Amino acid sequence: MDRPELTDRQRVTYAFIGTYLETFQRPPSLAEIAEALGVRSVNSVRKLVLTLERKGYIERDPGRARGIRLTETDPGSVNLETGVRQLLIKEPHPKRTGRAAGIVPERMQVDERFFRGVSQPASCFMVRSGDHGMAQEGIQRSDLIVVEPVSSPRLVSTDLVVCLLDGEYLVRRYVETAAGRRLLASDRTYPPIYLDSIVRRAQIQGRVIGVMRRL
Amino acid sequence: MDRPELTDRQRVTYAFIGTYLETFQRPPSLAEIAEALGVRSVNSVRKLVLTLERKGYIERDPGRARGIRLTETDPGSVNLETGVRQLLIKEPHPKRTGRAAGIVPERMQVDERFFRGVSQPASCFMVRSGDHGMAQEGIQRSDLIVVEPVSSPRLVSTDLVVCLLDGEYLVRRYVETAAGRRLLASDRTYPPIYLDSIVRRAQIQGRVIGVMRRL
DNA sequence: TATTTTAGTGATATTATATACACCATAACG
DNA sequence: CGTTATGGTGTATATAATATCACTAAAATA
Repeated sequence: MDRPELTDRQRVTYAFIGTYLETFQRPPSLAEIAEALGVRSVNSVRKLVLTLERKGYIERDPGRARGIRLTETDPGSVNLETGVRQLLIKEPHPKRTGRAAGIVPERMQVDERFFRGVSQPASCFMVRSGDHGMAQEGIQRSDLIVVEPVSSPRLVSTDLVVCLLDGEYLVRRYVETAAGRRLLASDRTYPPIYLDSIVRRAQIQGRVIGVMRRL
Repeated sequence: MDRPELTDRQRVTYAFIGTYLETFQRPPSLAEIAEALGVRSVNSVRKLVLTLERKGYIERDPGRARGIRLTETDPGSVNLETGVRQLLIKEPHPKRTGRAAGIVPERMQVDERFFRGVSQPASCFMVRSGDHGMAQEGIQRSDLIVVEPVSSPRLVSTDLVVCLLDGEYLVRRYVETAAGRRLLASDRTYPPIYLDSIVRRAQIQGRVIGVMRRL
């Protein structure tokens, strides 16, 4: 599901289509996009839109008025009426109870706009932060972390990530230098986690999309 | 939320609009509804649609292609007993590189009389003012702004509008002259937003219905 | 019963929207 | 360097879609 990168102009166009859809419950016309972009030529917009289609960000219905739809929507998990997405809250240790015991996995409703720009919104999930390692960045133990599954080779340095270590989900900052790859807490009393170490037991879960805390 | 009863024909029409919206992410045209109902006259469909609007099941954007939206029964619904309407407080979308601002979708109860004379009360929503640009008009940063969604070509000069600019909702006055169309702050130290400029990224969200401030 | 509402046909006008084509400028690329 | 992709202007045209009118008939309603 890797889609080609967008230029700035294409990204603005794509974003506008999304926000317009949300506000007006219908796709924008080419003229409306042109107006939003501040250009006088609908043909310019048309080419942008055709490019967005070619790159897989939207789908078109040629000849139809407002014949644009977003491709990244998955009708299963999104409630179009309320605009929320239901996320599973993953538990670190498989409980002996589990689903076999008839325990319903905990879920949480998250505003769909939370996932704008996320490439795999449908596979996002939540975990609870296991420590205070990122307290300086406003993430505390038992905070709900929204995670986009991203495998470690695709991570970028300074990404905020979630790893599973010793039965706890931990939020850390991913740092890649010549010395190697490691996960750093903002609170330096927490030891770094060396990903290249032979004895590493940390498993990258993905990138942090958001944080929620119920007080 | 008590709406007048629908005839069988109206109910089928309303149901089709809903399922079409879900499937295609856009409203159906009159001709498409006609085809679904098995009638040859779009005028018949038009009258059905006008009736659905009159009865409060849908809202229209006259003259616009596919200018139909469902009245939001959850967020914008009126509790007739208490006489209040529940509005969604929209948060600006988190920027691709920026941090997420809003987490849980906030809602606020607004007296129904607040919407007297508003043509699309069910689609109204709220945002927080992002700056003090309209301080002279009594609108400050973080004030709650009640917005009626109106697309930019339908605006009238001197309308008070809300736009989305650089991830902030801003209240401005819409002015249209021979020189062009722009959004003006009451505080002239805030630069005008030129809607016809190529470099503008402002997106019109709608017309300001009201302001609320919690101290 | 008389009247209004609903549902429909069909034709036409008007606008909204998409498409097509010629052309220009600049950035990106091999 | 030439070539391609991008982003843009403008005009023209086809079509998609809405709006409006005149007319009919059955069903609901006063």
